[in-house]
This record gives sequence, C-alpha cells and structure tokens, in this order.
Amino acid sequence: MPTLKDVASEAKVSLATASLAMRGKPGVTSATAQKVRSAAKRIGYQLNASARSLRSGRSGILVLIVPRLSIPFYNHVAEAVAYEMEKAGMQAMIQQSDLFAEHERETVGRIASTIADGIIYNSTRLDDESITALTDQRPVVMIENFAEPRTLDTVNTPSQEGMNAAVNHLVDVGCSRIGVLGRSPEDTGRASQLSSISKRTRYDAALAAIAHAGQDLEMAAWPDPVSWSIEDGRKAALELARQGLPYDGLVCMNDMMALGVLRGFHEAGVKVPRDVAVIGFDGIQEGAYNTPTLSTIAVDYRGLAQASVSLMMRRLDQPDDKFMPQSIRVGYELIKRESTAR
Amino acid sequence: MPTLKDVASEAKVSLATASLAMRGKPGVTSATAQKVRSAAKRIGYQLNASARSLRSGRSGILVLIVPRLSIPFYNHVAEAVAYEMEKAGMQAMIQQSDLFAEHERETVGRIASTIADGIIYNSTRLDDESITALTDQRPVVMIENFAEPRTLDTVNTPSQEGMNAAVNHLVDVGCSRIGVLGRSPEDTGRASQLSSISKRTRYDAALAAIAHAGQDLEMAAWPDPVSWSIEDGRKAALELARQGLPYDGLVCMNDMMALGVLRGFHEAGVKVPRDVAVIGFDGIQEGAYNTPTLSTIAVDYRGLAQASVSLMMRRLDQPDDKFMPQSIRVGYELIKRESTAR
DNA sequence: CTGAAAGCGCTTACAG
DNA sequence: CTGAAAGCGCTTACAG
Repeated sequence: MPTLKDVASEAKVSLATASLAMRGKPGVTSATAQKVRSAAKRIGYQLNASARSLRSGRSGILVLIVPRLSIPFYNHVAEAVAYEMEKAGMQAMIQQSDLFAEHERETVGRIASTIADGIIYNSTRLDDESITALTDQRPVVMIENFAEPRTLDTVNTPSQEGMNAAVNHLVDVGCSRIGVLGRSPEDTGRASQLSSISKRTRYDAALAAIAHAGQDLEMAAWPDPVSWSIEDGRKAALELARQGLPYDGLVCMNDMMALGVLRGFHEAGVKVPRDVAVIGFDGIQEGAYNTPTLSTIAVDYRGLAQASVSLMMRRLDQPDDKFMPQSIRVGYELIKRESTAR
Repeated sequence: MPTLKDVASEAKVSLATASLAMRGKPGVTSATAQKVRSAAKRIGYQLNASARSLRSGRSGILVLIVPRLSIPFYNHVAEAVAYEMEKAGMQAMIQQSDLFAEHERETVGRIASTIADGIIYNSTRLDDESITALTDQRPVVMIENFAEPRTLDTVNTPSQEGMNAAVNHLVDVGCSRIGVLGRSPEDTGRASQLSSISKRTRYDAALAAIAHAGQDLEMAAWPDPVSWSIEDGRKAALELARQGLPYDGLVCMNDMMALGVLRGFHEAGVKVPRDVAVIGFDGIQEGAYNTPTLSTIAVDYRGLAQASVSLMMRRLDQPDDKFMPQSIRVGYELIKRESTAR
C-alpha cells in the first residue's frame, strides 16, 4: 500500500508538504496542494489512521456505546447520535455493552485503550468515577445518567416532565385509577448501578405525578418487578386482567413494554382504551402502527443526539476548560393515539 | 498516560519482555509475566492501540457496516454479528452507511483508511469491484450480495427457499389468489446496485414460487413499486382494500412492510386472516406481539452471523489462501402465527 | 529466557 | 512557501 512518502515523491514535494496539503492546512500554495492531491489519487493513497493517531493523538473517531441494538430506544439513539457525529466531521463507531453478561466494564476498558477521541455513553452499569478511571482523560458524555454527584457531561431524557404529561393525559381522558408498570428488578440491592438509577428515576417520576394528581399511590404502583421488555409487558397485562383489572389507566415505563401490554390485554379480552387506557414512553416508530396505536411520550431523539455531540465537541475543542460538567434535559412530545382515545 | 516503557521499568524488565508478557506470548517465564502484569495494573497502563496497529498491521477491530440501525432487520443482524465478532476475540465496531444520501462510498473509503482488520458489509450500493478497490487488501465479507460474478465471500438469506415456503404455506391454508408486495422502486434503471439486486432477488423468488404453485402471475405481482417500509406497507394495504381486495393471500418482502399492511387492512376494515392471509419475511421480534401476530419466514440471524464471522476469521488467519470466495446460504424457519391462521 | 535496536507511517516544530 | 529531522508507542526479528 502506498504511503504518504510515495505521494510526496510522486508529487515531487517533501513529506511535510504532502502532509499539510492532504489535510488542506495553510502553508501550502493551492497549486502545490492540487498537485499533491492528484498524485495521491493517481497512486491510490489511503491515509494510515493508526499512524496519524499515534503521532497526533487524534483519530477523528467518536465511539457511542449502547447496551444493545435490538432494543428500539437504543437503536433510535444510535442512529441519531451517529448522524450528529458524522455531521460534526467525526467518524462514528457504535459498540454494544450488553452482549455478554457483566461484560461492560471490559468493553469500556478496551474502548478506552482504543483509538476513540471521545466516548458517548448510554446506560451503563458503571458510575461516573469508574468510567472516568477506565477512559482516562478522554472526554465522556453520558446519556441517561441520573446518579449524583455527576462528574461528567450528561444528557437526560425528560423523566419528570414526561411522566407528568403522561399522567395528566390519562387524567384528562377520564382515568381515575392509574397504575404504573415497570418497577425494575434491580431496584433493590444494586441500586448504585446507573441503569437501575435511571430506571428508578423514571418510575419514581411516574409515582410522583400520580400523587400530584391526587390519586392513590398504594394502588398505583405495580408491586412486582418487571423488566422493561415486550414479553414482560405482555405477562403483566395478563396478570392484571386476571386480577380483575384494578386500573383504568396504565403508564408503562417504555414503549416496548406498552406494546407487550397491549398484546396481553388483547389476549385476555380486555379492550384498550375502553376498559383501560395505556400510554408508553420513548416514541418508537412501531407504536404508530400497532393496533391499537400507542399513545406515548416521545423523546426528542434528535435533540438528545445534538446535545450529546455538541457537549462532546466542546470538550474536544477546548480541552483546557475546567468548567464543571453540564447537564442537559431534552424535550418531549405527548403523542395522543388510539390507546388513550376515549 | 503511562506507556509500556513505564511498565517495563516499573517491573525492571526490558521493553520487549514487557510487550511479550502483556500479550501472554511464549518466551517469558510465568513469574516474569506475572510481575509485568501487576506492574501494569499498578501504574494504570493502557495499551495504545494505534501504536500496536501501526507496528503490527493488526488492530483487532472488525467493522460491520449496515445501512441504518433503526430498521429491525439490520439491528438484528448488527447485534448477532457483533456478538460473534467479540466471541472470536475481536473488537466489534458498527457503522451506518445510509445516514447521508449517497454517502456510502465515502464511508467505505474512510473505513478502509481506518484501523479495521476486516469489514463485514450488509447491503450496499457498491458492487464487489468498487468495494475491493476501496478497502484495498483488507478481507471483506458481504451479507446479502446477489450480484454476479461474486468476487467476495458472501453470506445470503434464503430468498428462494424462504419464499417457496411462504407461498406454499399460503396455499396450504387455502389461498388461491396470492399477491406479492414489494417490487422495489430502484428496480428499473440502477439495477446494478447491490441492494436493489438483493431486493429483486427476493421479489423474483416469490413470483417464481407462485408460478410454481400454478397460480396466475399476471395478477400476483403488485404493479407499483413500494419501498420496504412500514408506512408504504400501510398505504399499499389501503389501496388493495380500495380495489376490492384482489388477493386472498399476500406475501410481503419483509416484516416491517407486513406490519404496515396489517395496520392498513385494520384501518380499511379488512379482516386478517379471514379476508386475506398475510405473511412476512425476516422474523423480527415485533411480529410476535402485533395483533394479529405475524406469520413470517424467520431468517437464522445467528447462523448468518456465525457464517459471516467465520468466513472473515478464516481470511484473517490464512491470508495467503487463494481459494475463490465462498457463498453461504443460511437457514430459515417458517413461523405460523395468527395472520395466516385459517 | 531476556535485552538493545530498528522501524511501522504519520505530524509537527524548526530551519531555511 | 518548502524541506530535513525527530518522535509518537508499540512489535519483531536478532543477538546474547
């Protein structure tokens, strides 16, 4: 494979000039730059990213880590964040942290030891401190980090406001016994883990909204832990039906669970929204095509992506700034669909 | 940040010994290796991947490129392939090629210029030749590459067999007028493009299966091009209903389209499967929770991932082999659900 | 089994 | 505006 040295001799300039010219840096006449570039093209030159990175300490690569890509919320985030990374002129790489159980710590370490200029982190089992230690100097932006104290730049979904809007919507359509589905199994015990804190934050926000609406908290909380999966949503709905449907309105912690709930109610012969109104959280595309279509609190994915990447670029461009980490809460939209239309 | 040199002096050994020890290579006593490793841990050493890659020509990174992650088929593939990559001891990185229009060529080029040891490519606008030129020497495995001639290792979904099974299933449940939905818009004109070839392959396979079942091809083909999106599926169903439902069985080119079709029929008051049976292709999880649940030809994602990665590892391990590219067709499973239960 | 030395392909002061 | 030289942090023959 041809190197920059080959380009330089092909263009009859020095190595330094070739390097400058290829990157469009000042200090080279445009005629020379043109000459170099066409020489590079002629011999099929490709930059060796490792060499650049080793020498300059910059790779131009930004890594995004999400738990797993088959979960709609995360692949929506991944798509949006990668788009913004590329728009900022960086190369976007995506990694999954949840492929192997208890594997995340290692992944972060390996990433850190890799060529990323910075890392955007969505949902993890590690706290700020461990992440900082593992990534060592490289800027990190967290998505969905509700742990305190916060030592890293963070972009969060609007748990409180969104859950308020969800509950108020159910009240508006006439629900008087609102339940909350999605107390996460990790809630007890390993509560220091980030993902469980962020789950709990959303869950607590829903409870608070219900209390604020003057409803009975005792009844509102679904007592059993349920993972936020579509299958657990289905099972929970079957169980609720078996119990004689204690609620006429149901707030689900995410859309996947809500879709499972709608399926479960269908199987149990419970009519949505007639017997019970259901609302989700996230705003994944599938909700718009389900029967019934799913009402939801749609997270502003684009806003979330833009905020994360601009936080990252700022740290990259001004590495000497010692400002305390920022915390951004993105917007949401209440989307009213069939599952709450009554 | 501490370097390997620091580790060596901390452990009081030479640089070479430290390097060998850290990688568990032979030529170091286990006592020395132990000493080096604990020294590394003590001073918080992290490997500089760029330096290793520059020197050894190997980064340990494998890149997977898919069009976009919000499409279930692709994020299922991404998750499965990344899992197999990690299992093979490589670091998995995922890139999207479709974020910007006409952007794919550039992405490949940038990837190639990056640190990947190899690239697994799912659905692209480029043909084998351009990809080979852009990736320059690095092994490439294609997923869904139906172009001929094939100069790269390839793993394909079972278009022919799967479509046969789908059509036969519809015949089995009593359909006598089977339609095919999903002639792709790019079919005419830019037919040399890979993704349109692979789409056409699936489409043609469905038509062939229908002809083989002795049905009327004239009627079977949905004449208008339809993208394989959920929204276009919905629109097509509405249009079919408007035309008085010329089919009693419908083969959809993928599950997303099929989910849109189910929604469209629901809106139009058409009952599935009573009025028309619907079957999809891909086997995405959402189909199992829709109402009605979606019958489908489930692709063996795991088999597809294992095949792609083992093809890749073989080329990596035996770079001098000059065997012609292999072509692997993965398995499928006919999953019978409510949408064809009659 | 261990150590000294060369070199991977770039970028970046520095000198002219 | 252009060129010669140093060096980023590793790995890999090679010698002892």
